[in-house]
Amino acid sequence: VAPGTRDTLIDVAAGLLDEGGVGAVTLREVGRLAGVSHNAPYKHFANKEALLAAIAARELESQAAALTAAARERSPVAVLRAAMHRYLNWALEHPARFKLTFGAWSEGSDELAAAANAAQTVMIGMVATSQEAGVLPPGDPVRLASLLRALAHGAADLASTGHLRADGKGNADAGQLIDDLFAYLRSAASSGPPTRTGGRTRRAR
Amino acid sequence: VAPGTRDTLIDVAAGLLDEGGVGAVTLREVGRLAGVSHNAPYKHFANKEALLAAIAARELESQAAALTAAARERSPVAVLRAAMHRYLNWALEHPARFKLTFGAWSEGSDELAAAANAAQTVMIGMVATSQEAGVLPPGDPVRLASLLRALAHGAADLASTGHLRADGKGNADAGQLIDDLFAYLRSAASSGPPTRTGGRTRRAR
DNA sequence: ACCTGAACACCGTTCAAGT
DNA sequence: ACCTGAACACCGTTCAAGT
Repeated sequence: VAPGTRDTLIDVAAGLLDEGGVGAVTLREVGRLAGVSHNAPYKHFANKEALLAAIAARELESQAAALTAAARERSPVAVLRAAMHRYLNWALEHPARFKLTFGAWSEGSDELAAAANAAQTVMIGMVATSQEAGVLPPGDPVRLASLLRALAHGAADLASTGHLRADGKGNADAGQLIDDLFAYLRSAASSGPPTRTGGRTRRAR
Repeated sequence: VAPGTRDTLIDVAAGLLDEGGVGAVTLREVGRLAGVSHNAPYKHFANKEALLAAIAARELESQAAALTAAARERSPVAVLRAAMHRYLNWALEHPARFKLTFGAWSEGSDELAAAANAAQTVMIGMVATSQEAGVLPPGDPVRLASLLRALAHGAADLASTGHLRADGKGNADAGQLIDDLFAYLRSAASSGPPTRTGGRTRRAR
């Protein structure tokens, strides 16, 4: 099933993105490598930004698919941890795609929002299951899932741009940070009876 | 003391960056607003990227200065928490500067590395003091400081690009995530005797 | 030491056509 | 429905001068 010009354009653009960053993906070069004229892309995308958004959407969908596929494994915490490590590896192996995916689309394209929502819903479910198992502390699962996502994203972003090895000697590995967080959360989960309501954390809902 | 052309150029470029993003800062417009020719900037910066790096360096220095200034306050944890909230607010109020500051400079400019190092050294010191006070769990302070930094950065980046309110109803506030992390860490710190060496976390050093 | 004006190569986008 | 070629406005960068 011949890929179709549209998918070819996205493939070519993603390749240019990987090689030379977002600055290297130019509509003229995309058209040239795809074997069409330099403005044929305008028949498939409204403009350059729309082409870039299509790359981001494809990345996000692939990410969400990998997450749901991994959900049939061991314990939900193990799946969560593996998902965060996969997220980190994705950022390290394809830094330009990672930067692009979480870049421009503040006003953008329902595809992106849908894919992001799907992934997050799966994550929230796994967090809730882990809380019931007593291996994550109680509280609003949405909020706790956001905490996990924020750490994974921050570690991935800092690591992919080299901002995590700022000290002289030992470099803090991004993967360690993920494991450390889970260890702290597990420790916090078993520090007090899960049913108590007062104190250190406001309960949502 | 008249600002000097170089500083004027940086000011103008930062203004354009705030208004229209990195795409809006063009050497020609910078020159026009600064009252010089469209290529006078080349007498002060090697190229456009160098001008952008100068903005990033100024932001990072101001950030480091604010951190060291705040270090003369209450408890070190309070200072740490306040610093992370300030980091978050900076990202929300100046998203383009935030994105730029942690963007391109993988090979770059000693100013940036120096400013980043200074800020992190201060953070590590406060973490170590907090650990001795028993309000943060023991372990390598560099590693724990990286964890805090990664969460602050991830929450700030996701929040500044609107990726934290992906669910339908309640939006997870980025500031809450910071407070949550400190609560979990405090809970983990008091869950076991600080001196025990085995188990959940490998000790560094 | 700092600035200017012209010039070059390149890019995003548009438009009038072509099949 | 999809593609092409010419054209326009804009940008980063360079160069030969000017003071």
